[in-house]
Amino acid sequence: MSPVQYAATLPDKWGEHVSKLPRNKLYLSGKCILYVWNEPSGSMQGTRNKMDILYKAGARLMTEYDPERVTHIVASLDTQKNVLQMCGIRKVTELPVHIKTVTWEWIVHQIQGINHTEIYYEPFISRMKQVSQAAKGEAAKDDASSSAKPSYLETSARKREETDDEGSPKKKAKHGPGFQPLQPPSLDASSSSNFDPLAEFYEQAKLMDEFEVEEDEEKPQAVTPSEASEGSKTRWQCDGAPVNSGACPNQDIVDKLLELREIHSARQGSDDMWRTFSYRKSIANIKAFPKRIESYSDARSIKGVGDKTALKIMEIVQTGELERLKHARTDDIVVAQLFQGIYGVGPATAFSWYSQGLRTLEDVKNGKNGVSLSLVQEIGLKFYDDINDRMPRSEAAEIFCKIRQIALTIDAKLYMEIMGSFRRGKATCGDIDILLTRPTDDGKTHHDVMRVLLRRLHEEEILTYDLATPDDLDDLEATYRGLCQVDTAPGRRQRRIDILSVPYGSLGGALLYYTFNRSMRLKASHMGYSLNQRGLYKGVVRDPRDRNKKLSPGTLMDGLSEKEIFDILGVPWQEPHQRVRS
DNA sequence: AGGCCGTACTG
DNA sequence: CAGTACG
DNA sequence: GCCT
Repeated sequence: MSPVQYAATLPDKWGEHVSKLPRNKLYLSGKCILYVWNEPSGSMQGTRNKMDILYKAGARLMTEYDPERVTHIVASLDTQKNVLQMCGIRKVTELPVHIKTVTWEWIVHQIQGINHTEIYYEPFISRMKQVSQAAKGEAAKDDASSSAKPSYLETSARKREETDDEGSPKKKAKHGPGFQPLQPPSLDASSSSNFDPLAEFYEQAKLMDEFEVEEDEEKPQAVTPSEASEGSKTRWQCDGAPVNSGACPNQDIVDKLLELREIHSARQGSDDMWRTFSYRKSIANIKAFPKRIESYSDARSIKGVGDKTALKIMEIVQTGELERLKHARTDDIVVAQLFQGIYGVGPATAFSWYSQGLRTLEDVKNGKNGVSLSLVQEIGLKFYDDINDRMPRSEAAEIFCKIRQIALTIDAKLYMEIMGSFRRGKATCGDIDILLTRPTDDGKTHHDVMRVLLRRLHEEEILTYDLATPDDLDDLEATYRGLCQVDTAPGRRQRRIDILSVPYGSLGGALLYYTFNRSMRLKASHMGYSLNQRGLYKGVVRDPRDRNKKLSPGTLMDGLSEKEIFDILGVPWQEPHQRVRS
């Protein structure tokens, strides 16, 4: 069955289901989406899954290009040819501006309910320029009229459509005979179904939240007592074991323990360091505990919770308070926490300053009692709030787009990806995290790109302050940390940015490492592999008495894709933001 | 009693 | 080398 | 802090 034929079966297959969904779950309602597939006939399961998802999210799934109706085209660089073919055009820039080309990633984010600008998901650089210029031109006039618009790009694109200036391919609709868009079933806002096929998206999103705050190790176990005995095999979080959903029944406990953890982490000394580490683990597992903790043994059944923590939990359960917290938040701790908000200041520096009599950021700024700051700390202090605040996702996207454009003028074959919380679909980002590499099939590398790029970005005043520059700028693997700004207006907020380059063969490993990471690394290590930012190593030999000691580092399996690493580790494939399992 | 993630940059 | 940051 |  061809994709087009398959698409025709969707109403029968899902129509009833979709009609029962509440309106607010139809994330793509009103959008007419042309999905461009790119799969050798035979393996079109991926295409079908994606069509299912689009349809179930309320989209009108188009199977042919109709410039009057299509609002979005889901495409990628790989499918560019197919796009041109399906639309009967020669260049993607011939597409009318009001039709947005987006990657599959964008769809996933819509379904996760994350609102963001579309431009980052623009797969075609030439269109990206078109659209971003259009957006900029209109943004100024736009303020008053736009209130609850999805994104400024959407707004401007619509306006642009009215005054349609440039030669958009004329609407000689090239419908084949019998063509018609697939209509989603009519909505019934009042009814809702129990079974939400998109639930997994939420679960995944939540799961990533856990990662953000915390979490490693095996899947938090000790689920319900009944379930606890069955299955002797270890379950790994990355295997996609079901995750506790809904509100946490032990939130009060978690909050109190979090406070305690913050206190320990503000202190200096290795004792507190490990205590902090320990709290991390136990708190993550308590969060995942499915029912209210009622007894000491309940508490002890949770992994990472020992005698001490269990007693604290009991105190909280019984009295609602934790006596310890009242005495622990002493002056030195509070001040140390304040000081550690300065980038480059950790426990040691913070307490050293405290013991020298400093108490406020003013004291620090004035160099009271002769304390001096490192260059990095100077910057950290100057932009204390900027660095600690998060930025809206759209701003991260905007900065990334600018940087990508500049980078591509240095070398058009560069591969760049924005990582970190952005890639995981968060609505706000603590920093911008850019991965950079370049395919080597033509014998070239990105060895000199970092040097040139950093210079250009400084010239453009996108990069403003360096926090750490790579030891060797010509190395294929290099890390840059600094501050950047979205434009040069005075008083513009400074944002944290990291740019790191990796050898092309490490791309898969790096992508994984910077998004998924912890639990998968652990699984790797138990399977006799080792996973770090360079990739997957096989043949790792560990001391049988002490698993932590590596006797042999193993050999790097170079050039694996993300997918291949998943396969080797036996982890079901999940798209970058952890979602569609296919 | 001793491990608890591994790596890179600063000074 | 210790301290710090980060995923 | 917890775990082995």
